[in-house]
Amino acid sequence: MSSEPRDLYYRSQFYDDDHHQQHGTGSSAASQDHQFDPPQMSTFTDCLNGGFMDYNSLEKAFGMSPATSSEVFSSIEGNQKVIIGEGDHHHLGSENMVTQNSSISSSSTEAGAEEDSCKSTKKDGQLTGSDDGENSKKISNKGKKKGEKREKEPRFAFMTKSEVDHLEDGYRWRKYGQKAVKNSPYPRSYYRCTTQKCGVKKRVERSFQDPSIVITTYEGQHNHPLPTTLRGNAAAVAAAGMFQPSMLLSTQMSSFNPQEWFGTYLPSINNNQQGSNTTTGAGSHVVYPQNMNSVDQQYQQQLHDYGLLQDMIVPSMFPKREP
DNA sequence: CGCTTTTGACCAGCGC
DNA sequence: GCGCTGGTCAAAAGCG
Repeated sequence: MSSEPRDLYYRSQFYDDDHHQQHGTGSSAASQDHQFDPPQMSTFTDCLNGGFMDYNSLEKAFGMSPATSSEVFSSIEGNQKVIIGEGDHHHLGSENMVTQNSSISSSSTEAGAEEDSCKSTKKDGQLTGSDDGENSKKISNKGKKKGEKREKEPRFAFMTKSEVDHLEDGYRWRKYGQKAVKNSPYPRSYYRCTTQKCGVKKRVERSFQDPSIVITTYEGQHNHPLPTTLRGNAAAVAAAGMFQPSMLLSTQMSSFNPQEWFGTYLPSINNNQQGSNTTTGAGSHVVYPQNMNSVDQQYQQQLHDYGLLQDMIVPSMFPKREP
């Protein structure tokens, strides 16, 4: 499979350490709703439930063994960058990278991520407040306390090679905004989970350097089971943890084994966190395989430009889905 | 008819 | 303080 990287989805996940532990129980609760048995499936969906699952549990779920490869660490600009040299990851090809971070300083993107809790308040205020349009909007925005740091939601993102912007993940989303992205001809779309009381959001944008790459960032934690009534095969996709057999069949990736993939990468991340004290919120963590090629570095740089590097990025390989 | 998408306006945060 | 940018709101339009 590694011989055909171009036919694979790039999938990365951004992960917030600060919420990693705080929401650990939440993820396990969410996992109870999974309707499938294979551990790697439920665990992967846990990721979709907000990306706050514990690597340890993940490792267990996947039957992971400790990292099988060497790891090299370095740091950049106050944020720690973890570089992994993974000797036995050749089966994955060269397109692998993982970044992770805990707290980020002050990029606008980060600020946006931190707005969530407040935005909820803001929205609530609007819903319960005045109904006279402009005033309502203005008043609602005053609900935010100045100087009060917003609580950062756990984030979990994917870089996916796909011609479809909005990838089905099993949940129902409602688009609530679209903005032009600076230095990019492609807009960024904002989606919110349509389930009541579920504040999970996600952003979808296309890479300006490689339009075939879609960057999807999840924010928050689903507090409900996967919807059972979905259009198309979304539920099936979700139930399969997005490793739907039909998807695999559509590509040359039939031999792709997600368990193997996660087992290969996440233990390394886990070890990095525990061994290097990188989960203290000091900065972002970036994990690069030694054999990361220039294309990966390009995506990495782009993510950095997007301010997304504060979270964890796990590239995975997905087959292209037919529109 | 209900839900979703589109889109212009608004606001907060940040840098200068 | 001002301008820029990201994120969100909500009315209107679109869709099944």
